[in-house]
Amino acid sequence: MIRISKKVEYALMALKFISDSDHKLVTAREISDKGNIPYDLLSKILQKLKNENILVSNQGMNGGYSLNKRTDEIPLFSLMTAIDGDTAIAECLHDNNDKDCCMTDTCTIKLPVTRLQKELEDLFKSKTISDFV
Amino acid sequence: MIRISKKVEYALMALKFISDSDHKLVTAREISDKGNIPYDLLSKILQKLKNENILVSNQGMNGGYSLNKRTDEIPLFSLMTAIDGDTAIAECLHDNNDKDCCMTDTCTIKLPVTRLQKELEDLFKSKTISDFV
DNA sequence: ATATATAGGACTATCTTAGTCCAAATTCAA
DNA sequence: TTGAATTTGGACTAAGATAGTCCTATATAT
Repeated sequence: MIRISKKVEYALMALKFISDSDHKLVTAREISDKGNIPYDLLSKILQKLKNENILVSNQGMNGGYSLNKRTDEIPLFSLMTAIDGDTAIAECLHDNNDKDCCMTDTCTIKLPVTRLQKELEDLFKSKTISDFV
Repeated sequence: MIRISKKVEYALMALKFISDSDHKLVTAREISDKGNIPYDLLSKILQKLKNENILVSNQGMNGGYSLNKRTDEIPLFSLMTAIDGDTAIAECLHDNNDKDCCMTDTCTIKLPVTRLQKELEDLFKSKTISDFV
């Protein structure tokens, strides 16, 4: 089953919310309340987006988050890797594959799966957050 | 993290193996041995492919599996749904969504996510097993 | 009969994802 | 300078999905 994680869904909802409150700082609490998103989980997600420079944050009272880029400058792919780490559609395609994959010799489908991986990546790179807000 | 399941990988390897042994029946045991695939797990997978009329099977001694269609007549999408069941990239897009999804009101991204889902499906439908053998 | 197959239910183990809890650190403002 | 509101971030738990195993039944060629 191929799916985007709930965290990415939450991230999209959060980015839409932030994008809609043009340039005013919004807090994790606000987004959580309005969007019915578990607060603690959302906090982690926003932190990751901040660490990837998708958001900027202000700590302390009256703090909050705001966008650091235009939504059309944020590829969906960046969001996904920011939140879920590097994506590989098949186990054998991970960076450290050669060590771990005991099937290096017998795996007959590596090449075409790699091609598919590339096409999926391209699809996710071609979408930006502006497609979701 | 978006990924195809190990079962689908195994299925692709099995189909390649069967396709390569042109028209001779091949047994689950053979495929398992040659491909380093857990026998019991593989058996289940082959059964599912048979139930979807992707393979035909002969029980009993000298039995085994063979292809029921040309590889270019089997979309990757069919394989995936045969093995992993219906795919929806986001939880809220499942068939029984309206009942279960408590966010029907607050979910702000359903439409664009649905569009993305469609595009992914189209991609998987456009690929056939012939791309993997 | 018996060995070799598929068929399939039930179970377990392992991994991933989702979610929670707690304790800082930061900042504004009274 | 205290306190409330906020982000930061580590550690943990719960729930669910995936992968894998075990066992028994059924079919069939020889």
